[in-house]
Amino acid sequence: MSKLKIYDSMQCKKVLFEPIDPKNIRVYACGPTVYDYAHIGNARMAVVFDTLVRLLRELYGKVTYVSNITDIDDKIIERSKKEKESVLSITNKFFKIYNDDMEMLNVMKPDYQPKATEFVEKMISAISKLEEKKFAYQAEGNIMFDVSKFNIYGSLSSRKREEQIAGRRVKVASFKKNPEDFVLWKPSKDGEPAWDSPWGPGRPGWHTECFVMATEILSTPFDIHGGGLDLKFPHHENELAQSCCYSGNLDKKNSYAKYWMHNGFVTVDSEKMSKSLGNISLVKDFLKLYDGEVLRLALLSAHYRSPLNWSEQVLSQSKNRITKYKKILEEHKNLSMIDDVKGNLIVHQIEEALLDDINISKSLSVLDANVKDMHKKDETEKKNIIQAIKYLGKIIGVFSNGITATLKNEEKLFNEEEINLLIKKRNEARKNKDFDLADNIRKELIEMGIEIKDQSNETIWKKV
RNA sequence: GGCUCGGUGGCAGAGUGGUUAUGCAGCGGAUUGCAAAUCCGUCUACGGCGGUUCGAUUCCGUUCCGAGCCUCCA
Repeated sequence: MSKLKIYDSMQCKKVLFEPIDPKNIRVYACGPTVYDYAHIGNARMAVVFDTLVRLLRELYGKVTYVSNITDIDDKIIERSKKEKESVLSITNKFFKIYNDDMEMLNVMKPDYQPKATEFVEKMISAISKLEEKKFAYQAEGNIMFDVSKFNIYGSLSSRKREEQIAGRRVKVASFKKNPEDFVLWKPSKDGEPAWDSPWGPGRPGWHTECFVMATEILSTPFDIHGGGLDLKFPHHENELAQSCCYSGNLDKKNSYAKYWMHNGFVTVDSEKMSKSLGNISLVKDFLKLYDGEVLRLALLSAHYRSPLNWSEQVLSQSKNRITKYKKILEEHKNLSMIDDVKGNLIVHQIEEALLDDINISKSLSVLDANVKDMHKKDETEKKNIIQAIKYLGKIIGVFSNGITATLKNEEKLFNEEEINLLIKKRNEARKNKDFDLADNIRKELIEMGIEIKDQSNETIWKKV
């Protein structure tokens, strides 16, 4: 049995992960609202939880991973009005873009990717039940969740209601009994998407969808609930409140999800990447400049709970690493490998690091240390190293082949025949010790944007 | 005001009550027609102040600094 330790945001400490059902680990992570291009912050969440799921699959076999898509929301409606484009057309478009971008980052599709609009009926019945149980009240056509009925509200984000400054950033609606009350159902205005309900045509509040979809698809309690740190409060807190009240587990804060995990923010110049600051980087823009794997490794380069400062430097560092390991894999592709990982000490060390709350940096350093003097190793040791690279690569989703295609495509933009001819001429010159000519050809190639390297028996070239 | 999380060498980033993290960059050397790659060697560190201890970067206290949340957010 594995000894995975994860940091549980509810308990605020690292704890041993003990699955509810080891035969099927159930994970839910809050996905994006699809009204704009995926940004690096969206990508970090997707990559972090994809990596977690990959690790859990390695350890336990079956994992059911759910990550939702919010496709009905005020922000989408605003966007729709602004762009004069239907809500459906916007959400379809950005849903597809999100999945395409994530695929480029080697993010495996979740087992379920439910859309909020597919669960409106279920949400209505859940809200009705909350209303019946007196956890909700009506105010100006809205159905509000009554936070005062839930004593342990705030337990996830360790905050007391009375100590908060209400309306610190967002104005508190006047019809709320308590500032923390949140909307379960709101009436739609003319022209806005609406569903029939016992409270008239309207749409669900944001916090209801995740609780309903997680409950419907995974059933409660499930193992891990995740998302970005900014969802901890109020979104996850509100999900928890609804679930506990819905199921009647009023004091059982682990009756919804057994563990909670939150990834840290992506920052720019140490400030949170956010729309209001206008420092958002889009995944699609970086995919034009870097291999998806490079972006992925960059997103994993800091521990998942720490802030990740997004910079050219982190990208070039990741690029170096990707290139280095891909090269090693390429050079040793003829080694006959066995599948069994048992007895491979390097794999064992990597696993130890990953089991400690997914310490990817440490696991990579294990590889680095072994690769350093690889040429001195015998064949068995080399096999172990290659196996370890593949093992780690599989879990963190890098060093795979295929994505290098982007680089290859770039190379096709050049006239290969011409380059090869020049290289041939230069090598002849070198053979004849006509180094002036050889150097001139090198210069010529550099002017074309081509850098050449003489290796033992061939000259290779790449775009600068 | 409340609540979180941080502060490690030029940069990124782990970790540890005593002994090299690791990578990139730098420096010295080997190799090379040159260059690159590679290899060998090597320097730079734990925010401040107290305390516990034989010994603290690590534990405790305190202080300074930074980031985030307190109903838009991944």
